[in-house]
Amino acid sequence: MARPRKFDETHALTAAMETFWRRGYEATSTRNLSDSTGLGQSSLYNTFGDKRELYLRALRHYYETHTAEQTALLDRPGPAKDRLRDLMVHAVDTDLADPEASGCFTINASVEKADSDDEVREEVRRHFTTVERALAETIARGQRSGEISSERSAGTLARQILSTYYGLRVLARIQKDRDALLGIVESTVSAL
Amino acid sequence: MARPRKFDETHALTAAMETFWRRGYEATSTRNLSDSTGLGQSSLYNTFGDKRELYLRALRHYYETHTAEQTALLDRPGPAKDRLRDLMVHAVDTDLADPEASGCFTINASVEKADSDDEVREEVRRHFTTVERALAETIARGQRSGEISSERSAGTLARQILSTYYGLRVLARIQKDRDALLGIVESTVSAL
DNA sequence: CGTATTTTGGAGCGAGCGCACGGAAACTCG
DNA sequence: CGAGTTTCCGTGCGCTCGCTCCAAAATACG
Repeated sequence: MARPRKFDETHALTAAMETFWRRGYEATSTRNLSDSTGLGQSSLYNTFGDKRELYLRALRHYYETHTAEQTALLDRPGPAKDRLRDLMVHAVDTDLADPEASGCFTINASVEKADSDDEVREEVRRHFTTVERALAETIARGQRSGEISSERSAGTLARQILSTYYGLRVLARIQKDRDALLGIVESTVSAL
Repeated sequence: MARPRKFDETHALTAAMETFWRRGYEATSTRNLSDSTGLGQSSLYNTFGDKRELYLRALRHYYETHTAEQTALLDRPGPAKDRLRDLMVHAVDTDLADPEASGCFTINASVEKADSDDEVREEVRRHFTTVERALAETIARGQRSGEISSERSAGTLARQILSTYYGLRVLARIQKDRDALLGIVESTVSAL
């Protein structure tokens, strides 16, 4: 009934997400987005709305892919501590392997835009809450099996791990010594 | 021998620091800096060089004031765990009391600009290293007094606390529940 | 095949960006 | 008090920003 699109929306969204992730919101121009997605300006605006809306879409796309990948690591079978260690070691290796050192998009968004944009803040909160809940479930499972002490509540421990985990991802931006980062992971896991 | 300045350089630098801290590098325009410092554009450029140099000056000024304040909290007398708790509780209360929710300038800089600017990265590294070293000294003191187990090295524990501490400051941008944040602090301190 | 509908690419809009410049102003010192 | 020096303020340059618009292109349908 009309001229068909010659691009795949998900591919374009993924490209835009990577650009925002790597460069941040303010440092990314609509020309940058046009280049990385391969779409013309008019196609970008026609498909995704303005720059801010595309950023929100990108953040939600990150949730569905990368945040989901993180919780998937926790949901796998096996000892709870192994699952927690996997999550953190995976983050360390991902961050160190990235030549652009983009870190975690959620954290980046939380630092750059969550203060000034309510919708970004709510989206970031959703990411944080999802990871925290997955951590709490994993820890509760470890407590039921006796692997983890029940002295502190699963909720408190989950928030503690979440905090260490996010701190780790901030540190990994500067500290490239893998052994030092893995030392943090081991120390954290073994303290449970 | 010439016309004297009618502004105080440190005051201007403090104002510029607060603006960069609150808004980030990219979102801050030279007009914003002119407004917040009260200096005209030419005075700004004459005194501090260009925008990037002023940002670096602002980051160094943060080191001399706020990073120094953090390590000062650790250097005070008293039980090591109390010092560590003070540091983190102070950060929580500072972050929650700030209506702008600016967080920690060092972390903000590390997320927004450390990847793309070598000098920013080195400056951020200096902040991280200073806090880590102060943490290690405090922990070593606690280990000598028997207050903290010597099972893990002071260096490893310092990095673990650093990680949790920075994660806490990221979480505090979204999570405004003081009790939840203090729960993380207590759980972290008591696990030592 | 003609018409309606949507997408595409590119030119370009007003605004704001970082930064530079030049003359007036405010001091010190001979 | 005049000469020399530095700071101050306003203007504006060249550029890029986010975004819009329009005609050409590509399909579906009668």
